[in-house]
Amino acid sequence: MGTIPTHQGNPEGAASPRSGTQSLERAVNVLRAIASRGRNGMRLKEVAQTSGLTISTCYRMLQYLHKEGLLEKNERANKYQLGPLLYELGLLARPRYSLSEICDQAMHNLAESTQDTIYLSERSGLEAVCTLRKLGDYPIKAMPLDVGIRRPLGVGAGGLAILGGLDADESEAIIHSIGDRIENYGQLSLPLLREAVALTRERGYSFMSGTTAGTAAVAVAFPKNNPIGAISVAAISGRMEPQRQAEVAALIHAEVRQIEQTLGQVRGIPS
Amino acid sequence: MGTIPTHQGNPEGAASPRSGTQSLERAVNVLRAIASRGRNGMRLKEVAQTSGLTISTCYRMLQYLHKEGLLEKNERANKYQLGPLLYELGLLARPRYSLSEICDQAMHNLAESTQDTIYLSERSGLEAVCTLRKLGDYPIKAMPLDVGIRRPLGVGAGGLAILGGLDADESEAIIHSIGDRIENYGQLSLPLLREAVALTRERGYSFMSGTTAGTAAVAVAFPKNNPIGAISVAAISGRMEPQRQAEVAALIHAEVRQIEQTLGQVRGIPS
DNA sequence: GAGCCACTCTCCACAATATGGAAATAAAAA
DNA sequence: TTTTTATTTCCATATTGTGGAGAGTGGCTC
Repeated sequence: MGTIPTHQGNPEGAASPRSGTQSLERAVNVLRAIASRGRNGMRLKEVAQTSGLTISTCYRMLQYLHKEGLLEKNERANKYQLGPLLYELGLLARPRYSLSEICDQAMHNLAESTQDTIYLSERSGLEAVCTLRKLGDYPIKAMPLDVGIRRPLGVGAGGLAILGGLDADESEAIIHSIGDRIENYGQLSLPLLREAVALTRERGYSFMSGTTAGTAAVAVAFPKNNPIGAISVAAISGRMEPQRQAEVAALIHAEVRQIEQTLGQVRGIPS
Repeated sequence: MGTIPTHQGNPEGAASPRSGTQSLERAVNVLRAIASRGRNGMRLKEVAQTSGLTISTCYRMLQYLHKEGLLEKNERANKYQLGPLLYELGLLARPRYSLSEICDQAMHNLAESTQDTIYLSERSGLEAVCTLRKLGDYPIKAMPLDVGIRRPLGVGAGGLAILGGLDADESEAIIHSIGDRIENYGQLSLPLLREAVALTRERGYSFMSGTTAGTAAVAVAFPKNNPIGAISVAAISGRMEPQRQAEVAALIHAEVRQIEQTLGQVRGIPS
């Protein structure tokens, strides 16, 4: 648009509330963006496009984040990915009772009974983070998600299940605020997403296919209201016909019931 | 000094090179400072003192970092510690071949043979990070370090061993640049540290006591030149008389030899 | 190998942003 | 209670982050 350029990165004109931390905010968003690509890494230009910042600004930031070890740089491909300092800081930030620990056995069981790939997704604000993965025995594996990858809630079966478990107004607010991001994933769109959420509510489990071409997944969120996580089973599309979807969902439900009990006991432990 | 106040936070007057990332730099330093306290957390005022920033600046930063989930806040004690977003990002940043994995067995062996607490320290710039811990059977445990905690190289036996393995000039440069931080740890001082480094070189292992009162530790760094990590054995001071120091050092050396071989093989794996 | 295109890096004038002092509020200690 | 110490809010100021323009670099096609 032909307006006079301004530093105010707020195209909505909604007089930004003067946070005092703009540059930090931008950096954190960049880190999250890079995290959404998993181990693939992102190039300078991609980062700029995704974050909406100018290339100069990103360049400066990436350079510094790299120097500090927050990012790692693949010099050959000029790609940046999360770096060793984040790993080290993560060691200290590990929660005392992690969902991964609680869900480990259940997911192991599911990997055995379904032979497919099992994921644990945890909610983190407007996104879902994959925090654990178990591989089944089936020779053709659906394995698109790295552990640690983060995507908007509603992209992927796990996030969709979580979205379906939230209050209608919260869920709608989230869908609204991630609207512009979901078009980057498969052939997803806002109307489709709303429909999928409704269907998820109705059935008590989510189904999603094609976020990664040729794969499909079924997921169940927990606890029932205001879920914090979801377990999903992913396979090649051919192994996820409607009938099997329901079967798999039942298997997950059974395990999730156990997990919900454990969660109930853990609650109230002093931090 | 009665000079006119200036924003330039560079008291040396050494015309700062205009990084373009001052605020980010400050935030990362704050995160590292908080990480150096392990799971204890830090209060606003402490953060300000440690980082040398004003309270207002820290207040704004901590507030935002908390909101983002990079920090967690203990509302009761007003203490901040590393938060869930760091844990999540850390999942993705986990290196393919981690030292922890490579050293796991060796440390297990040492925990059995010495009955004491075994630590793995990895070098990260000017600091050493504890990335793995194994507990021995001895009923009185020396367990002051959380996994993930970071301290300047030279504080603690692990960091001291690494320092001793570096080239004399690099080691001296590091000692120089962390000089003002080490006085926070035990009764350490620059002259004492230099002496300890010299002794470490001579003996091939480091010994340090009193960083945490009543405990002592012995460590060996690897690989021999330009070490990237160290394994240390920590116990109550009474179990670390000179003779046992040497015995324990020999035990660690034996394990470290194995690890160095593995490291040699791993080298050259494409990233 | 020459020419093109896309991406990465450098530089710098500008004003938007982070800054830190001071004062108000809250919470401990005496 | 009063005193002390820590946290939070506010705001004028100049430092700092910003982004445009252009030079460098490397990977293509022809």
